[in-house]
Amino acid sequence: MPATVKVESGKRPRRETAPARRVPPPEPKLGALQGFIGFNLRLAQDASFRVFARKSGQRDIMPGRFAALMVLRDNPNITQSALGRAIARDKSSVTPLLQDLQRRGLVKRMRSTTDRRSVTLTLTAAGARVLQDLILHAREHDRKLDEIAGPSKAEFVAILRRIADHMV
Amino acid sequence: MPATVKVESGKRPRRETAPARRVPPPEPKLGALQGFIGFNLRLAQDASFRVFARKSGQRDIMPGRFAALMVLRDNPNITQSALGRAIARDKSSVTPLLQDLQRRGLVKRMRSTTDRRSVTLTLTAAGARVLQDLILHAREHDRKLDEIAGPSKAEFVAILRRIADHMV
DNA sequence: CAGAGAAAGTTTGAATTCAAACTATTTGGG
DNA sequence: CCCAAATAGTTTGAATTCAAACTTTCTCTG
Repeated sequence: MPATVKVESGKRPRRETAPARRVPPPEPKLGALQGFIGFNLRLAQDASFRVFARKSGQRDIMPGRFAALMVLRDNPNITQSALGRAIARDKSSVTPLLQDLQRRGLVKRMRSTTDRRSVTLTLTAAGARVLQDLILHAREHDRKLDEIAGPSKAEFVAILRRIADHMV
Repeated sequence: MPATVKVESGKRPRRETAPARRVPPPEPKLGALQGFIGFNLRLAQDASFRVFARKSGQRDIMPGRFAALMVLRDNPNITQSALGRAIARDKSSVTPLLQDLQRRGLVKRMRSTTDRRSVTLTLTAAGARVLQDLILHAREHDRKLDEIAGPSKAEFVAILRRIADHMV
């Protein structure tokens, strides 16, 4: 009896309900979420971050690394804690960040002579060179943001600063 | 800042260089960094996120969870991919996020009847209740942001949206 | 000047996220 | 109709980050 053959191809035994017409599912509505500043803040930061990282991709330096190098350049002999405060990162995040920059030869770390708990940080010549390059990328990146912000840029940045300061 | 001045005091055998006068190290200058929109964007997002998470702390629901629940409420039977697109998260981040929400009983996941690859998501009654509560917190949180933004809020949000959309 | 407490860094553990590789299913072109 | 390519979701690995615990050193009070 060929009865056994009916097994496969005839019908997929697993589908109980009708296949239903192929309707490309509509993209979801964001609804009330769109009105929340916090949500829009995250989307914007995310987009900005991603573009910066992609652009400076060759150098493999993310925005956070760039910020650290900038602070190091403008504050020779700064300590790790102070650096962390400046770029708003926990000290336990600063440690591996600096180990990486040191491994790349961009930063030098020395025990402070006045406080043996602290580490004194300085940009190396190589670090200054890399930073010089990154600044060009950062400026171009920020120019795009400037364009998008338009004439309200000053007020826009002022609000961002107030949020960072007053939200704690 | 020659922190080194030689000194007498006792003789801690380990100290070669002098202790030097105690100068509270000046807080670092942010310098050019302050002018970059991208940097300010990160600080603001960070602050906003942290406050939201702390406020809704009891429920242990971070802003990302809140956004997901909102989209689920407004788009019944949405798929994971569509959700990910809506809240700008990779599908591989959406998987564990939803497993967590399911484990908490806030979301139900079912294989789609029309496309057996997809998962169909719906908010449970418990999920709707929790969301209801979270919305109150989110509104209060955003009210603070509104205050900070002041009368420029509309333009501020418009810029954030343009950044999210046009930076890609 | 001695000891309590603060501060700088490091380590460890957990959370979040992306990207890439993989599985299962569906679609579309020849 | 069939197979190549696309798509949905999961898994895995790496990166980033915070918080808490810990070590070492410093400060300050009594």
